[in-house]
Amino acid sequence: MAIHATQQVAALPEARGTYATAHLRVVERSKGTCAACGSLAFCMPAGPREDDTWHLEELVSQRIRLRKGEVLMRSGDRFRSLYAIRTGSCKSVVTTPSGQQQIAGYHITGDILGTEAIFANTYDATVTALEDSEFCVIPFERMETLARQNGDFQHRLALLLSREIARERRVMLMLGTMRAEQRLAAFLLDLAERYRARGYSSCEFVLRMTREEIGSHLGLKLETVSRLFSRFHQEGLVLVQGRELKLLDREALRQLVDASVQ
Amino acid sequence: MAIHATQQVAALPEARGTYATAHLRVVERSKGTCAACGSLAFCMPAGPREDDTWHLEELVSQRIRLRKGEVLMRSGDRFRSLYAIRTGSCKSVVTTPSGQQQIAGYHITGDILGTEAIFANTYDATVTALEDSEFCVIPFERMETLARQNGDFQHRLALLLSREIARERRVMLMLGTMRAEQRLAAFLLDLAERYRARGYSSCEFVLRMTREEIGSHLGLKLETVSRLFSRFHQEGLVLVQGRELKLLDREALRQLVDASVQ
DNA sequence: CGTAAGTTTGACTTACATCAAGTTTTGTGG
DNA sequence: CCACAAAACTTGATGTAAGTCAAACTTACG
Repeated sequence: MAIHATQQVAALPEARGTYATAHLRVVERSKGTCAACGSLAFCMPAGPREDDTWHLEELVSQRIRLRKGEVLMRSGDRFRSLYAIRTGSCKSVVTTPSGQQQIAGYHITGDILGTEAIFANTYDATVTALEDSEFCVIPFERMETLARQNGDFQHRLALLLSREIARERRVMLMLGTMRAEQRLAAFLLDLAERYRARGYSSCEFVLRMTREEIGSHLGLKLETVSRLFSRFHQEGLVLVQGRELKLLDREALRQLVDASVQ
Repeated sequence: MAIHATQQVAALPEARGTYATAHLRVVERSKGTCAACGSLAFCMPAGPREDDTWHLEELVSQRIRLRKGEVLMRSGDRFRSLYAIRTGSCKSVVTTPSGQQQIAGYHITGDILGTEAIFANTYDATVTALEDSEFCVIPFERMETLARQNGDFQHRLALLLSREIARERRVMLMLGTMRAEQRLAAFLLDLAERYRARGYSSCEFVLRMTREEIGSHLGLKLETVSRLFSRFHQEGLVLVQGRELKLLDREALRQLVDASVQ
């Protein structure tokens, strides 16, 4: 059942690192089918289908390629489609009434974006590519049409939304109960697990976020994140080299997370 | 479009205050229809329907009455149904691997429970009644069957799940970025808004949770919650009398929430 | 190769937690 | 109804994890 995607890291033109405005969005149709896409199982939960009556790629109206720093959607944009990450990664940023920003999510290959917008009919986060990335655009209207015709697909849609609810609840739990070191450890383990589930190396990966962004995601300041990385490194839990990361002692990390705050 | 439910506070037998075990669950069919239920619009989002081809009460397999302290579902229970709160309120408690508990939600009339379980097929929170309450049991299989037959209902189901995602994201934002006083102010304003939307008084209500439970929900300790209530009281923002609460200066509360942490 | 962005580390501050009484409220049983 | 115990709440004194401020160092990019 494991997926053996070739771990090809974005054979796309070099990032410019400049923050692009919307009109610079690079939009183009690209060839690949869903069957060939390693992230299939994640953008549609519950594994491969038995029936053959529908095909995921019929749902994908287009694919969008973004360079690092370019924006996929903005908070407040009218909702029309969900987006699946085909390759690459991105962050979603939400803004409080007071103008404060928080990284609500760090998304990688196979994640689905935009589910929060079905209800309000507008996206509530601004999603920015953290490296050159490719996204599948899935018009929600098409999904609903297909769901009406096909019970299996309808169920998968519900699974997808429910999975998101469960995931956010775990983040809530983390923010509400854990101390700084536990948060970082939990974040790293979760990330490793997500990479593992997608067939990538689960003990060695590149963080695509800055210390500040990681901090924002975990409710911490960048200095705290930096100090924690240093400490984990000293203690032999991880090997940190800038944004390159190698998990050395997952068991210890897990114990850290599980340790009661007494 | 406002709903004018008679604000009848649970004409049920007096609570005993003892924590009941599962086998004591008071389960009985009760008469009321969905049309007569003020919380209709909340358990099914997007207002009244145009068509008349389906009826919500067909979905409700039974109604469950619980006394204060009794348990509706336990974390790990097999998922079969969503639950709508007809009257009363409850808390959902999640447990970390380390055994720490957090109040993941404080739910009132019209809220829907169990959406996180569709994916994992087990509930991940233990839901306990905070006062004598009544719940509608909605077998999820029935919902999927109806959704297959009826596009309007299918859309409402998606709305319902999406609304939950958006709501949790707001809580995440709160836990990740706000300071203690802002969290409490945001909690009170959110609660007031939910009461208002359901046709209840939005400036005067009874908290059904202890200081400790409120603290757990907001990622704070009970002493901090208590001190904050005292301070808000002194500053004339609210009137606190044990668990009875009256919002006096919502504008000030709102400014508190919106104030940047600089 | 130089500038800007990102990171590390140290010294100091602070918001909230913890510990500890004492008070009030709630619920039960006489 | 009152009495009593347990639970819930308040308030003060003190501790500490993480934030803030600041400076030096490293890496990325044009």
